Amino acid sequence: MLLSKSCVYGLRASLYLASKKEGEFIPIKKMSDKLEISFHFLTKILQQLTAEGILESFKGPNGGIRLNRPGHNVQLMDIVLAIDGEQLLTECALGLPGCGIKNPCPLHEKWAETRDAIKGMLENTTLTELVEKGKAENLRLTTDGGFDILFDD
Amino acid sequence: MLLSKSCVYGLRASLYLASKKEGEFIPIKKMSDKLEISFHFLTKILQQLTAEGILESFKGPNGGIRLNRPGHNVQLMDIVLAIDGEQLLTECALGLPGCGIKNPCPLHEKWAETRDAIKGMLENTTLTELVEKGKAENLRLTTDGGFDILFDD
DNA sequence: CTATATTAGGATAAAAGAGTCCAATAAATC
DNA sequence: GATTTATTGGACTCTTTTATCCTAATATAG
Ligand code: SF4
Ligand code: SF4
Repeated sequence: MLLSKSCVYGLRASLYLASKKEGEFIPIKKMSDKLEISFHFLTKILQQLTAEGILESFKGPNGGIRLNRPGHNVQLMDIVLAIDGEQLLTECALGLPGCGIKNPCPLHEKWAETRDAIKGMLENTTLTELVEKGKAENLRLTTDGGFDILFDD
Repeated sequence: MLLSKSCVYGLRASLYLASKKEGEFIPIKKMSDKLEISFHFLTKILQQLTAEGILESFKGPNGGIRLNRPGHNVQLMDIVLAIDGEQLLTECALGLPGCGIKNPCPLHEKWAETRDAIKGMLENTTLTELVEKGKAENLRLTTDGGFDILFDD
């Protein structure tokens, strides 16, 4: 698997937040309901993203979670790095430790190209971009529902 | 992680076999020593590849494992499919079940491109190709040693 | 100040992945 | 045919990932 399940959930949650009015705090409970993710598990993931400064949280009534900066300023890569770490950028097809250009394996060159493609995609894609696309075409963010289900309260 | 550890070991082992004289059976013990992979674990992985018809085994003295067809006829993808299954080709960034063009998420298009890049790389690379490159440049297939350590008995 | 809503965080449990061990089977050689 | 070399395949353990549960801390509203 390319991304851990936590990371995937983190991306979904971030997209959801980015689809909301800027500055609004969304309770985790509501997010977990909408996104069909276990509340407690999602809580942990959001804690990580909060700790990394990508999200901001607020306790108490009317509290919840929101993006800490505008969605067009958050790359998918930010979220992947916060949750899965650098794994994706440093590990490799043959899994030899200390990989790099100095002491490569025969797959190194080809793999590096592929890895760069993944990296580039994640770096060049922002939350807002995907949200706009999702809204325009009513794409899905959950198993069944279209993008619009995120908005009925 | 993109590929499971089993898959990575399977690739290393297959490359090793492809570097050997065609038709020669190599005992698993020797392979596990050379490649620094647990004998018992490697055994299980090779069993999978044998079951899939990629490798061929022979019991008893002078027995071992060898490629079932010429190395230039084995794509990396064959090995990945045999061990990790279709995961890589069917799963996705947002992990929504039943992914596809019919009911996509906002990431689908970008992700499909990236996935195709990975797929293409694995499909367009053969064992022989990597072995030749490895031999020519004495690249590594283990943590420390160059490609040549595979040949001292 | 009290009741309520909500996140924070630790402890624990279940599931999957990675790795080990051993007895059974098959082939070769003497 | 007995002995040795190897693979086969099942059972088991260890570790990491995924998921659940419970208590504490914090903020709001009345
Ligand atoms: S492709 Fe590069 S990073 Fe991957 S195992 Fe080979 S040398 Fe290491
Ligand atoms: S990108 Fe495509 S395959 Fe991946 S979750 Fe979205 S719809 Fe599914």
